[in-house]
Amino acid sequence: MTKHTLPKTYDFKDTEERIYKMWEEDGYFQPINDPHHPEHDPTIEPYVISIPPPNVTGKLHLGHALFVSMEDLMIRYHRMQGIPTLWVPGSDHAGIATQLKVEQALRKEGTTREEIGREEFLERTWAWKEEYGGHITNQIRRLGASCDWSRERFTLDEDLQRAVREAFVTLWEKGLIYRGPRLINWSPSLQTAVSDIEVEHAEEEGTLYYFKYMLADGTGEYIPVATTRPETILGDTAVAVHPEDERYQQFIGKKALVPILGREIPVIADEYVTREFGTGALKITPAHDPNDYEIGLRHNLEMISMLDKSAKVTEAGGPYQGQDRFEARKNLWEDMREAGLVLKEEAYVHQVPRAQRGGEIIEPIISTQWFVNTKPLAEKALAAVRDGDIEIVPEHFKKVYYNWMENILDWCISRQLWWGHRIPVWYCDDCGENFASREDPTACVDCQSENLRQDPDVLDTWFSSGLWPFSTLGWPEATPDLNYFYPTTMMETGYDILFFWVARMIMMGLEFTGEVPFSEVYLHGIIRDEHGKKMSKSFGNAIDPLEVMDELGTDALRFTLLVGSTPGNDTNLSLEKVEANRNFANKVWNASRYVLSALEKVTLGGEGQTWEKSGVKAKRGRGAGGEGWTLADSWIWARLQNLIRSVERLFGNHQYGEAGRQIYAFFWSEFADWYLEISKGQIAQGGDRAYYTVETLIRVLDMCLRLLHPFTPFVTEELWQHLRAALRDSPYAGMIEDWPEALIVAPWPESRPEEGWEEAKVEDFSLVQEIIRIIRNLRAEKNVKPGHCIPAVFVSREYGDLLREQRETLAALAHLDIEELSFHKTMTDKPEGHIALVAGPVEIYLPLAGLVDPDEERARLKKELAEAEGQIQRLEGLLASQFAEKAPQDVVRKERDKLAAYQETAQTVQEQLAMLAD
RNA sequence: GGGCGGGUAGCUCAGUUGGUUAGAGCGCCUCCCUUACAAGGAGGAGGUCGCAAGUUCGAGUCUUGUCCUGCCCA
Repeated sequence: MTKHTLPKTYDFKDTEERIYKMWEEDGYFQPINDPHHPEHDPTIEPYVISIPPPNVTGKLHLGHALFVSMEDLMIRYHRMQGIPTLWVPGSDHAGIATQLKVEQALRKEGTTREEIGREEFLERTWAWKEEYGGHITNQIRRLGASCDWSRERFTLDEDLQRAVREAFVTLWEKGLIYRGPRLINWSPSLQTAVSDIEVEHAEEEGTLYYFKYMLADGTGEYIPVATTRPETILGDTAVAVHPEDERYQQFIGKKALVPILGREIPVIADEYVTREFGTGALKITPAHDPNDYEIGLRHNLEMISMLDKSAKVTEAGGPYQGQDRFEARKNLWEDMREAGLVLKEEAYVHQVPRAQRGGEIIEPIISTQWFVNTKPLAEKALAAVRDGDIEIVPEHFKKVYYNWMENILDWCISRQLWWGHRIPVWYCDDCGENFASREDPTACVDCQSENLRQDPDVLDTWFSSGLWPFSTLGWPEATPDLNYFYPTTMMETGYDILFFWVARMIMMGLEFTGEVPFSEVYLHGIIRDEHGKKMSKSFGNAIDPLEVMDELGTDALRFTLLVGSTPGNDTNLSLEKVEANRNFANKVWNASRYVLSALEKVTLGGEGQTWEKSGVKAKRGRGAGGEGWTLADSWIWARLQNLIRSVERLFGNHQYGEAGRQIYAFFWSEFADWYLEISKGQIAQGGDRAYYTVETLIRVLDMCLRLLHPFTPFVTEELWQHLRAALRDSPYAGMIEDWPEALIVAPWPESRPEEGWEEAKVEDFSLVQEIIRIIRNLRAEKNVKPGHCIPAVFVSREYGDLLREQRETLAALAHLDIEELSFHKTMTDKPEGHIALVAGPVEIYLPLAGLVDPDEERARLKKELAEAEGQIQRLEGLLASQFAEKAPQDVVRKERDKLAAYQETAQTVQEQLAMLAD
């Protein structure tokens, strides 16, 4: 055992916590060029993300895991570029969710919030927050999130409360906040209003009830009406028909009688009515249906609230008063049946409004609430995206955004909850004045009375979330953080909260700071199960990220989420995928182990003993295509540089998943599968060749670890630390002179233009790969044991020298006997008793004829010939067409080269067939 | 009803300036515990890129139509 030996498999359990602690304690999560520092340079542009604050009640789910992975990748990438980088963490007080948790606890104790009172309830909730609030943030740490915890915020922190007050009062002063009775969405069980976007409409099986609306004139005539909610008949204040509907025109202007109650209501005409639907006549309940509400306003109809805040029938419902909405539906319908008013019932699929939280059926009722007049805010928010001040990725969400902003409705911001930002409005009991105030007032602004009551409601949680990008930085104070880090750079979040949150942050940011809150919006999709089903506890297909991290490691989960997602699209996740990426982490681990052991070998050779002899060192050119570099060296270097360029371009386009896939492919299929294997032979040669080979291994590995670090931070940091430590004690110590202490701040690989030699080297190496592949292929087909090294004859006019140079590589990777290789420019007499293979311009003869029967061989060659001839035909056709004139020259040249190669192959194969026939 | 996605290998998905032989992972078949890795290695089978037109020398990629499917809004 030597000192830098690693265990055989990557043990993430032993690594993650230790590495995270190191990062955090050494201060890497805090931005460089901190504005509180005396040497701060305000001209350097920082990269800033505000975390989408998770609910303080939350337990980590895959949605969190995705956004944390994504944002951490963005942050790490920019940090490695040397940019001052700030990721502000925090959590959201989540009014409804948190209040429900505490109420649940109270219920267990046999009490309720009403019993203990508002003050004690809030104390209890704070206590609950103190105890459990850290859970979610600790779980976010486990994901490797490199956010600056010293700047952590909570939406109910004192300074954020100040921000909310400032925002509210500012809107108040601008006349953009009003209070009044409106039809709003009411949650009967939560006993609070919710906003329009917190209501989801789903198609559900229901019944369409047909009944008679008797006319009041006693003629016995009636208008047939259909409804899905018969109980609301109790609140009907009109019957509407289409003005041009011949069936009902005669009734317009007459009175109808509300069933059972006998109230007289008008028959009105409104174009909103669809003649084809139901009976073509509509009952109007303005106080309990949004469309009816609009009609009610148009026709000045009476608004009768027939359901109270518990969704029980009010006194307006006469005999049904006190009954629950569904109970009343049943009873009223029965009574109507007895009264002969029922026509029929039909099964019917209709839209049912349900609370986004809890799934309860929402009841539209008339209630006095606070609203924000959003139109003026939306105009600026629209312009910001239209003018390109904010970019949205993927782009098609711009349209969704425009569509919503253009049709925006006023925002109901009051909630009848206790946990949250209390509305800063006070009512004077003496003079009746009401006013908003930044500070808690002691006296009425008008009459100086001290009999003040604060409005009991709190604000919608999204109101405070809308301020998040600037409130977390100190707004409304002009703090150093706000001055330097605002506007932020990137808002990364799920498309499902584009309206809830992103849109509101833009509106509020523009309104309060005069600037866009961020310049880019990156929207990710939803995580679904492996077959695209939404994950849910009740369905049993939910994957718990904490369990996944326990079993397969954080890096594996992160890599899976990052590589499996494309912007704006949903991601299907399965444990199999995570497993595959756990394997990748292990691959990186083992390849690194190999590099370390190679380093060890060279080092152990003793100084001066191994690599200063042959003089290659002095000759090794600076360009990787030059002297002193083997073909494999040049090839892997060219491929690496190509990868770096590609990753750079993809990151620039937010194609993080594709970038990850490319790094994965390079690392596994090129570096590990080919270069590592070839390096074994090169190292075995000793001397300078060994020295430089190990140097190349180190450089490529180092670059790969850097490229991978934003994806899989733990395993890469751990390996890099080992690599760095090993290099320090080695003849390569000079290489690490400019390496920092930790990978997390190591410079991002710089992408450089090609130097001109790359294409030729890559082509040559591809030929070597192709030759090795066909030999391996034949060996596998003929069941030649891997340990059995066989002789080989290579014939190629053009590539003879190249192949001779590559003899070690060919021998090692194709399991050939290096003592028994021969290379020829031409060969008139084909060797007897050999199987012939063709790789473009190269013929290979292997002495395996004894293993096969000539018929099989003939069949194989014929197949090969047919394939080549097919291609020749295709290419000849192509090149004879207009393609040759109209396509770009280099594209045409490529095709010509291909044709030549196939012709060569075909000819060689034909010769071989002819021989077989002898 | 309006808007926006998706339909590519058995499964889950990549494929961003259109370049002519469409990729990956998993699964499947054959062989191999070779001194970085069996969480591995070598080889293999498997796709007329939903369908139909069009633009183009050239279409998985652009246009139009059409079918299926998901989501958002009303």
